[in-house]
Amino acid sequence: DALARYMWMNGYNVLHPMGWDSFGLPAENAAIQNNTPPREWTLGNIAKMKAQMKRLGFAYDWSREVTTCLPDYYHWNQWFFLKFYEKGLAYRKKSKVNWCPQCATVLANEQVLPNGCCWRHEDTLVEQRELEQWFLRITKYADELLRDLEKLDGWPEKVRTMQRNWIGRSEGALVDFKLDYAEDRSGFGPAGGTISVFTTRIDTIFGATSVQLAPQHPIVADLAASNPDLRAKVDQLIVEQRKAKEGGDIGEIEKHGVSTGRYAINPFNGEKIPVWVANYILMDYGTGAIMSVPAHDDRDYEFAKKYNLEIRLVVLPISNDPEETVTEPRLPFIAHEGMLINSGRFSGLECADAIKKMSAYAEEKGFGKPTVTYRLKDWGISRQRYWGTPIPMLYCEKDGIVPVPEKDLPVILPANVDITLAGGSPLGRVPEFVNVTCPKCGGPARRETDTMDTFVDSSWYFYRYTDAHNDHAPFDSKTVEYWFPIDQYIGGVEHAILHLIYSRFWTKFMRDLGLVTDDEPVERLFTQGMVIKDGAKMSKSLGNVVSPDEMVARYGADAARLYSLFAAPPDRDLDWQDSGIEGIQRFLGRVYRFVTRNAASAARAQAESPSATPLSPQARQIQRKLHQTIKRVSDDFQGRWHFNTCISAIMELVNALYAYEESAMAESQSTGSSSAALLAEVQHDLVLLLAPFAPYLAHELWEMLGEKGNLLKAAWPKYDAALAKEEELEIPVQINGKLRSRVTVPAGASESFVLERALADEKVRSSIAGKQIVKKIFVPGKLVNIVVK
RNA sequence: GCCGGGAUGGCGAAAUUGGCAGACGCAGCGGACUUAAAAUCCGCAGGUCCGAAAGGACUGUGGGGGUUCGAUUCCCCCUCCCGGCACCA
Repeated sequence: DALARYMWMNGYNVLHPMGWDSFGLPAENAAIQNNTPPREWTLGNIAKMKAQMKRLGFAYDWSREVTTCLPDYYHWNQWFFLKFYEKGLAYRKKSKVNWCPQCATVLANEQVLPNGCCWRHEDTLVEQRELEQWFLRITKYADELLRDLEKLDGWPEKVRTMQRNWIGRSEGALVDFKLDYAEDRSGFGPAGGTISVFTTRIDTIFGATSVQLAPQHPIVADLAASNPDLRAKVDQLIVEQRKAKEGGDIGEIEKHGVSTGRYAINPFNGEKIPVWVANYILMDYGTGAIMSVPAHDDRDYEFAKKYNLEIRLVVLPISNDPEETVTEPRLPFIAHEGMLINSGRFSGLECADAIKKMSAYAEEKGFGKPTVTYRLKDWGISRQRYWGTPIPMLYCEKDGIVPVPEKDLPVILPANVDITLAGGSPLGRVPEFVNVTCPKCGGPARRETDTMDTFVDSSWYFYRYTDAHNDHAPFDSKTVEYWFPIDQYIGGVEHAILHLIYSRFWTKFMRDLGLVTDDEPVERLFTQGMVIKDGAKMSKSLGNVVSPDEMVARYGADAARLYSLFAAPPDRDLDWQDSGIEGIQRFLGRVYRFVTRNAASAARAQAESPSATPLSPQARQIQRKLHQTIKRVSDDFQGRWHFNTCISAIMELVNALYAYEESAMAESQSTGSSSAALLAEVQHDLVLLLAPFAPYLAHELWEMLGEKGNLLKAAWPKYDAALAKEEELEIPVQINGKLRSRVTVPAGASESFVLERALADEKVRSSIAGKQIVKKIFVPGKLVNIVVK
């Protein structure tokens, strides 16, 4: 808000909106707990929070307010969903999904914590369930999402790295290993007789001495179907893997495996190698199957040592010294800088070259191909909960999946629904919602009863701010063109992956629809720190919250605003201390008292014509301080946003003004007309400098100074470099780098002048007495250092 | 293990390009005002040591080393804290 106010005062047209991301599980759960319908509960909270925001003096443009849980907004979620479906980017798939038993709904991968627990229930383990789900094909944009991170140089490196890791692009190859009984498939299930393996090191394939499958791999199920003993052992591996995920240290799982007793054929050399099942192979990465090359991978090495599998060297290090060849490198030898041996026709190639040639060869022969895998998965958006956007799809016995026609949007979320956690989607229990006629055949159809993930709501809301009341489109593209991309987005790091990757995806999709011209929605991103109180993040769940109402009641809105900016720079966490805000309150009192007791004389001085009398040295000093302060505050708004030091600077100015008043009184100087005019200027500029931070006080004082009109339209004070310049400087004098004295010289004094003064200084003379001057260092305006021996 | 960020008085912090470490504020101490208190105003204040005091000496930005006339700032090594990722094949 301070920044927006500053920009306004500098003549910019600022879009400074606020809205309510108000669908979702937390709201629904709270509503259930409070035995209130979610809509009522949510709108009630919005009203409360809006009042709090207004009380805090946020200059939001409420005419642009967006509320995602109201039909005029979620209408367009549904519209976008139809567009995704039209373009083949929304699809329905039966799949294993993350299921939180507490939320009683599916979670996106992004909503499962690294320890396998729910993001909302940090001690509830997420289960896997097979369900029909709607997915958005975010993976279509995986490469672009990754590539365009390079363009986002206004984003913190940290966020870009997190997104890069999340997308997790990995170049490699798929290679098919046929099971040795592939010719005779009798008795084997639908998975067939081929194991497709993903590897980034196809160059080491001649060193593969086993194939390792994830315990959940479909072929394992086939093999174990007729083998209860194997089934039991595999189940044990699954349990171990679950436990490790639960403990959050899958990386440190003790490797276990079991041989299936079967063999697979390495297509490169026709060799039969054993097929194992291992607890360290993850079904949700790559193909859930690997070729194990113990000599060139440390995990495979560890496993092979444990189970006594063959370790075969196929890459030798390339030595810097051509005379020397290392024939027995320390195992496992993982580096890519090597040369192939024991690899048939590929022996002698360097690794990088071999990777290209061997994957091309596999493709040519039809048993593999170069491929890229991603950690990023398609976005599952179905939620079996009530409080969300209804998915605008119908199921007709005759026509199958039928989208709701655009003209029938929005599909309104029915009110008065019995929400319980049991029995699947609550909407499924509302017959008048579920039972519809198929728009294609006129026969009976059922509505989709799942709702959309809330992250859908937040993926494009910022575009809606430009045109919040449009009822025939999500927004007008021309209007968007004027405002977008967003110059400055501000939010917590907790949005680094989820929200900010979905938003980027949505923007790229809207671009491909021709709705927007942006590749990226946000030009500059600023990640704020959190508010810490009593050593913990301030949060509703921990109960260490200072409510804004309480704050405003006790200290006033301005003090609360100023303190939250003063306590730490905004990119750092902020340690909330009640005693700190009291100090700010005192400061505001000092400002108020100063301006009020001088307001009358200032007004008078303004009315009179300024006299030509030169300013007293003290008054000149105040003038200088004022201009220095204007510079410091302005610079920070344009640069680092370290508002804590801006506020310090204003405090210093006020302290100087108090000292000036006192000295003027002590010397019983009658304030001449030029001094009075200066005072008037100082008061005006002081009020303007405070306006972005403390708008209430600033407006009050602004009127007291006889000014009229909105402070947001008042011009930000200009600083005058000539007036800000010091006339005299105190230059520190160091001897051998240690401070020994200071000399006062006119600003811009020459080297010889300053050195002469320094060497004439009493303390300096005694310090260097009897020593030899080796070197004299003069940094203009900064210091003098005399090196002696 | 990998990738970010961080460590400065009793506390929140500042030092923007290698140039006076601790601005500003909190808490503290002293003084003024007051019958008194609150509020307000003024002043002191990194640590250790010397000195009655004025003042002075040494030391000090997580630890160790280096570059430099000079390092909170640059380089190397290490410790701890916070966040993210992690048998990703």
